[in-house]
Amino acid sequence: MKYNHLDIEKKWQKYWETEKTFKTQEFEKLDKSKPKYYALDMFPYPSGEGLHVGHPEGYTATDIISRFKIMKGFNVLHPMGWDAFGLPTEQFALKTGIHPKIRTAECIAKFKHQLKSIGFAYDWDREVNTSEPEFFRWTQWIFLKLYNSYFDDADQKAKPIGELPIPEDLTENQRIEFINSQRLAYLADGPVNWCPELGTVLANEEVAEQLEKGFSVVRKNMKQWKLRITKYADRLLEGLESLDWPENIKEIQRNWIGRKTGANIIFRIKSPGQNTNHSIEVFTTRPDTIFGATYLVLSPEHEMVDLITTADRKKGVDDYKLKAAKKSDLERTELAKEKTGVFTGAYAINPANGKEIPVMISDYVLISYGTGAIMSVPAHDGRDNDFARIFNLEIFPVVIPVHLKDHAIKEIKSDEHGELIISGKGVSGLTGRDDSYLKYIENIQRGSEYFEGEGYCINSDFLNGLKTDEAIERVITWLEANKIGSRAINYKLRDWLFSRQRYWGEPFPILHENDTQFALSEGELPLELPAVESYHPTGTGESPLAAIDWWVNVTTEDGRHFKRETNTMPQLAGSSWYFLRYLDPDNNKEFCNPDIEKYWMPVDVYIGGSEHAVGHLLYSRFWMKVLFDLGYVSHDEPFRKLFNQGMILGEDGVKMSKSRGNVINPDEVINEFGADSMRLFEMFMGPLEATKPWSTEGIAGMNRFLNRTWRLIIDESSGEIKSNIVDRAPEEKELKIINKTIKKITTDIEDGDMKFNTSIAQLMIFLNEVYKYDTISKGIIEKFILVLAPFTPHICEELWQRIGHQESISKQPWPHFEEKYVKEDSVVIALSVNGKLRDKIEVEFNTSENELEQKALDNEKIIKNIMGKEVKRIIVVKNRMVNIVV
RNA sequence: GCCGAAGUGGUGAAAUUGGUAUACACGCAUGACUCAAAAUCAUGUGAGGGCAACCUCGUGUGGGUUCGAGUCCCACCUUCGGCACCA
Repeated sequence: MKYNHLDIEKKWQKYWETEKTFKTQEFEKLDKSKPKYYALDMFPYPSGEGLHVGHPEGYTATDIISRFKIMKGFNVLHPMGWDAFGLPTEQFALKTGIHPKIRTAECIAKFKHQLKSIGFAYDWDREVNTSEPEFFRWTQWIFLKLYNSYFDDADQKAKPIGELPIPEDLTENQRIEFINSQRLAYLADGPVNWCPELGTVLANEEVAEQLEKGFSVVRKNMKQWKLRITKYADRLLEGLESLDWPENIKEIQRNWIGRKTGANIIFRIKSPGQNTNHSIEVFTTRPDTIFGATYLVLSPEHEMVDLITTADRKKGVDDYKLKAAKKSDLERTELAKEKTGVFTGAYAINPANGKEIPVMISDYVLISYGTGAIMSVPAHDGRDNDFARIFNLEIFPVVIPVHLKDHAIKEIKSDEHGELIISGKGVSGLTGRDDSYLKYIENIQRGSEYFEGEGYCINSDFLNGLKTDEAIERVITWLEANKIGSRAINYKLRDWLFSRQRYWGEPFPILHENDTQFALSEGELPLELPAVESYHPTGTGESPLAAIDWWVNVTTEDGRHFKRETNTMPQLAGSSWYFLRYLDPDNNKEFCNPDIEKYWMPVDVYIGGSEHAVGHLLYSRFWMKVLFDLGYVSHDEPFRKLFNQGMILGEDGVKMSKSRGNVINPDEVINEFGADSMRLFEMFMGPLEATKPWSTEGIAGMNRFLNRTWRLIIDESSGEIKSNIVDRAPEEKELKIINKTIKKITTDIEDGDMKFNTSIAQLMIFLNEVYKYDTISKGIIEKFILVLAPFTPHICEELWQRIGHQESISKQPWPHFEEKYVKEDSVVIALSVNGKLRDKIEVEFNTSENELEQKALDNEKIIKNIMGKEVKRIIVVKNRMVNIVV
């Protein structure tokens, strides 16, 4: 009976399925005295291509942990489902005429079959599918909660819209408008990313992906649904602190949120020939440089542009605006080789020094950030510097680096440059006598240098001599006292663009009556998609749903006419909460029972790719916080520990792709070597987070290891247990190697570093060791099979059964290790002279320092090396080494 | 340009966190079994020198700290991620 992975794997997969081995008990039946463990995989989008070898990498890691935790006596939740709404399926439908629903079902069947063939311990009874009405009913329900809530700034939390304090003396229309302006889900008119090829708008984080695929994205003004995630910016930022997430993902989220503190400053406008009552507000993170602001720049879209532009400049400004509007975002940002802009003819008054400074417009200033206008400080900002040099605008230095402080003082004494540092804390006496300060000033004024760092203020009147952080505080106080500005915070984060002009997504539970919106009641959910013949975009920028008259038009009994919202929700809607549905998948009264949520959440380990850093992972955190505020869940962070698996490259060391022909198909790998070999190899390749190339020779090695394991235990001619596996008490050497192995694997899984490569190495060391023995204790072999089982469950079930057990190995308790067997009783001591290794000796564990020193000095090779030299010092480290310094 | 991570044999990678560098595996070489091959088993395998015991060098490069550095500090080089007119 040779090791036949095909038969064994099929047999046990069938067993697990029919016995429901990995079913997690319903909440009522759950033994709550046991600790819980929720191991979650990022659920896949079921594409037509099926799994690639990258998918099972993270899945195998969570599977090992889950199986380990089950054996450790935890209640384990380890579910799987489908992120089933999405563009590729709809694109496929357009091409082939196959309904997305049918296509999705096919793809899911394929994925599910593949996942089962790898032997994952999922509880398939909890499978979810975001495109099924019973699931998206609750996605729509959460949308209604967002729509019917507002964010209370004072309490920093969401509350039901009914609690919104409404200003008195509003007309009915104003009242509705006010309420709408506070909803967490709202309709907004504005520029969005429009993809003509797909016929839909895209969220900011989706743009790069589609551009990579060769599609174009242009800016277009459209009325779209948005979610007010920006209200949660601070909480999303602070929440990161408590999470056990990779530092780089936290950093990406911090950057994406992009919280910046500074000040808004008001500049009065003086526009020749125009009414001069205008003023413009700018945002800056460096209000301390206000004396260096030598011009203002407005975004071309800024509402003040037309009001301040002088007659003689009107044509130039209009031309520029038109050009800027036509440019795509790509042209405006990525190809920003040379800055462009025009003068409006207007001047602003720098409130700090009263100077008149020109007002320019340029598309390097974004309308969507801050106030859409900036004060330019070309001496201390690279972008402003570029622009100033092109347009020959004044550059005026107002900050010096710390190292020039003392030189600046020298210049005051020589009285050449006038208004420099004369006060400030900690100013010390003169030091150098060189002209590095003068050179700095000259370089700045020439434009050949700019300085963005922090330092000390110069040329800045009441700020002179202050350090940057002190100056910022001082100037904000001054601005606020004079009512020309205030402290301000800005975020890069934008509200989440939440609608798509596509068919294959969740319909919005919203009716329109002219310009007024009405939400469906919860009882009317789910609002299902109409079955249609054609999914072709309408070409008008509307969703295909807009063409389905019978679905769109709704007339109520009292004769009112409504139109349904025809946009659908984005793919990231369903994935923002799916991990909650696994907890209570059949509940038709709530999206999840609160007691069940309280027990299972948060997710204890969440494994997936780092490409979801700012999309899925940010939106899930956002929705969780909203549900928390409204009292539907008891945790406000969903994922306690996050881990990103690395990419698996092709055998040639580059990214797998069809065009390169280096794609490895897991079905073929499983067929040839077995699921156990594949699981083992994917974990043996290296640490989980590392990017590493596939190797067919490598997986053959894993198969060899499993064959060796099989032959150690099973007599290949009879299929019985080999006669040298003996039912006897274990020997000392057996106890040592097995305890060491159990300890290594236990700690490797529990420490959360996901370095299973070293666990597998230890299993191999064990096997190599016991292969030397004439007979092996059966008890020792059983423990070995138990600790191997989470990695290669099929072969272990088979061996476990053949060794004489009835019950599945998956439910056996995890073996304990005893520290006394793990400790070595003799250690090898390194003997060195001047740090160079000269000999090694074996001594008893815990041999005293004195004895070690004596042994070293008696050692032949050491004597040879220190002969004729003076021994200066001897360093002895117990159980490690002796170093003799001569 | 800015931020982050990493550079160790022919290859994937280990290294108890400052104490024997290269565990484990792949590959390769030699041998055993075989008519032969595959499979399997055994032995060897960082580089250089020497018949040998042994010696010298060696963790991207150059410095430093230390009795002792893959590990700590400084500078540089390279690679991979992320951000990139966000004022």
